[in-house]
Amino acid sequence: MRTILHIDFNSYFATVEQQANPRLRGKPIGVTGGDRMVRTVIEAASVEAKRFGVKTGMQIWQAKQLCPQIILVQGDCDKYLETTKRFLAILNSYSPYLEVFSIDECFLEVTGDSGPPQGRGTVKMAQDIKSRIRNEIGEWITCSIGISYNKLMAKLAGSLYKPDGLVVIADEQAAMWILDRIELDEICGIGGRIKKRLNNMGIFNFAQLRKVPLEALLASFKSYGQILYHMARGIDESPIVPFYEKEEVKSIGHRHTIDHDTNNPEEIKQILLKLTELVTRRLRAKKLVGKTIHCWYRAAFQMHTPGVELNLHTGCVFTGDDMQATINPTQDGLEIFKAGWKIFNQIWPACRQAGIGGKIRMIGVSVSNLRPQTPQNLSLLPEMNRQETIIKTVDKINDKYGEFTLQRGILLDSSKMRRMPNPFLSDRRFKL
DNA sequence: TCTGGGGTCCTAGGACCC
DNA sequence: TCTGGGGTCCTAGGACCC
Repeated sequence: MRTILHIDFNSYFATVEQQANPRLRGKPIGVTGGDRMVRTVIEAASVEAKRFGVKTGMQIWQAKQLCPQIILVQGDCDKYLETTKRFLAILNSYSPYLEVFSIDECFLEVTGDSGPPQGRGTVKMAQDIKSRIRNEIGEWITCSIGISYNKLMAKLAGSLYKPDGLVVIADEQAAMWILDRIELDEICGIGGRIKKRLNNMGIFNFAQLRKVPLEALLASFKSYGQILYHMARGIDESPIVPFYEKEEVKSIGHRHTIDHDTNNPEEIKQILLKLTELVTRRLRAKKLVGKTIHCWYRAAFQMHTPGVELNLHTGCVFTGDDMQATINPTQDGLEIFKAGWKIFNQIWPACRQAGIGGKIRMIGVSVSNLRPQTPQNLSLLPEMNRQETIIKTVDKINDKYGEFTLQRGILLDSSKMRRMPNPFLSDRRFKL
């Protein structure tokens, strides 16, 4: 039997802020994304704020309504990333089989080292990890640890008791007992859509799901039916993928919600250009080129008017459109921008016809079909060579002095997106 | 009062090449 | 004349995760 730990940091961004600033400790705080508190959401709430019902993803005004005294703190991703590297180093000292799942979550396989999941050795190890994190990272940084015989059940165990929990699901018998007492969407892999589809089939819990023959699940969910069949039985054979074996990224993208709806092509153009700059900075840092460009937008919301059909799911008439195109492999922002802009202008007319004046609220661009940069991707012509020298120099300066210290002329007078993310923070590939 | 931003995987039809 | 079949790429869409 395998022994796997799932380590999940509670209210991560919020506790890191409380650790850094004693005045925030014991108080309801909410970490936010944007700087202007417009169109931004709560990215993390402290336990104190959660008691008032404040949740991740909630809008600022909703959070304030539930908890008027909430202290809003603007997120600082650099700080969280640094903390993550520190706790990963601690976990890595217990086993090399460490899989980074997100900035605040990971799996650690210790099969054989500490005995079975419910063994004293394993529980002792988990307690030891918790105390080292408290001592070495900070007393306010707590994590919940789930221990089980596979990743799926370890993750479920970790979610059962928060904060600072330690739960063991020892074997399949225990797994069945737990599964029969939770909601379908409490397990990783079943979201709102799948839950609803299962409900429509008359399945409301795992006991009922277990009664459905595999063939029926396959017929309804294709290959995902097999996964659902296994989930209901607590089966998951997926391996731990250690950080040093993680494949390279498959796509790199950025999107941005503009703080007001706009149909001004110049404004949209500037934002798109800025996003492609962020994307290509990351491409170049990884020495990758990409050939599939994907561009999409989200249309402005529109109030329901008689005679116009309302999309019940999103509550808006028209959500937007997206499209992709293939170009020669590149890492040049201008090339990617050109492709993205071309796509945008192909899909935008649909928005103009939707009766909202062509206003959009969000635009995004991503590059996929990535491959390593090779000499062939580099220039053959002196002019291209010069262009690359410029790009490299600009990257170096921006590495040193911050994003957009040097930028394309067209971006200079743009007041949009004052606060842009550090493009490297979104990478899940950590190097220890 | 009105919904952020970063990803992954899967499916499926059609085009194209050999 | 007319046609087989395998493999890969492209495009679009849907679902999920944190």
